[in-house]
Amino acid sequence: MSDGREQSGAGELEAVLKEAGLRITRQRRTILAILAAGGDHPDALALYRRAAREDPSISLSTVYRTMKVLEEKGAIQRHTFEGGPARFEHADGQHHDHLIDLDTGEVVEFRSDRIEKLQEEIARELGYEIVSHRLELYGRRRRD
Amino acid sequence: MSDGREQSGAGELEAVLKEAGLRITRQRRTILAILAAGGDHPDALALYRRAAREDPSISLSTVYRTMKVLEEKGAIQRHTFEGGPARFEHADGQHHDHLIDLDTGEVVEFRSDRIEKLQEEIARELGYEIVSHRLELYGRRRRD
DNA sequence: ATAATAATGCAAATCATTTGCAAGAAGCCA
DNA sequence: TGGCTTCTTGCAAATGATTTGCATTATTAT
Ligand SMILES: [Mn+2]
Ligand SMILES: [Mn+2]
Ligand SMILES: [Zn+2]
Ligand SMILES: [Zn+2]
Repeated sequence: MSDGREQSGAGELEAVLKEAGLRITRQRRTILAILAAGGDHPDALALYRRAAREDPSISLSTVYRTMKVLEEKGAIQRHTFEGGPARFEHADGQHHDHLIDLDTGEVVEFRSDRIEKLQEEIARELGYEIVSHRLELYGRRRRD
Repeated sequence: MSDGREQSGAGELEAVLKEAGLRITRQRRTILAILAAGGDHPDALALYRRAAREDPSISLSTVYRTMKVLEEKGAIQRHTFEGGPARFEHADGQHHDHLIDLDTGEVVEFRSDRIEKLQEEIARELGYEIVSHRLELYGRRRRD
């Protein structure tokens, strides 16, 4: 069944916690499920609101704490697009960058191996090794 | 003397203010001079400290306010590298992107026409027109 | 079950940045 | 130069996002 590029769900996120020796609490389970189901890039508050619908006892602090621990374990990705608060996404698929629609706020994902390669080249020329990078395009739909 | 790519100084920044109908105050003059002389990417506090040496009466609020107005006029560039507070730089030269040394915090500038072109291409393919972008490489010096 | 320990909710604390407001300059014209 | 109008400033208080201390609750291994 597995084709090597699976769409991991909440189960995989739970496994990450378990392997790290962390506890799987009701609130974490809820947050992870939302994160895995989402497919979008919600900020802490949005995540909190969605989680609260499932479990009204959840707190915003827990959302933040959970994001922090998952980020440390590499299970999620944190983005800080211009202006707004941090936004998160389940880090399952392959790496990609983002284009933000300035009019609608919509986040479009894309990936360019050529750009990835060029970045490596540039870093090497400068005598560096890339640990991470951030590429964000801000634009508007062109009407033509 | 001018070769079309001049290293504009504080004078040019003052011109920006004047043309925008804004007043040239002692504190603004001080901040602009520092920004033009710097060549680096100081944050508001660093800017404030340097300015305070010239004019002890200056306030951090004024630094922030000045950065905001200069940014609106396109005279400076504001960067928000991972983690830290916003950092500023005089926007005279041509566009460039940054590589941040994770060990030293040093900011290295670079520019790649190929990457710039690729970004345009990608945006076009997605049906967008780029208004601005942000490309940051985070890495460490490779010892070899 | 129970004990040991990690996680939670809440309120208060931080950090960076912004803002209200009264006092102090700048720019402009007489 | 003086006066007037309007813009800026400094200061303190407000914001917004995120973190943290602490007492309480929940998990997990025994
Ligand atoms: Mn994404
Ligand atoms: Mn720069
Ligand atoms: Zn990338
Ligand atoms: Zn660029």
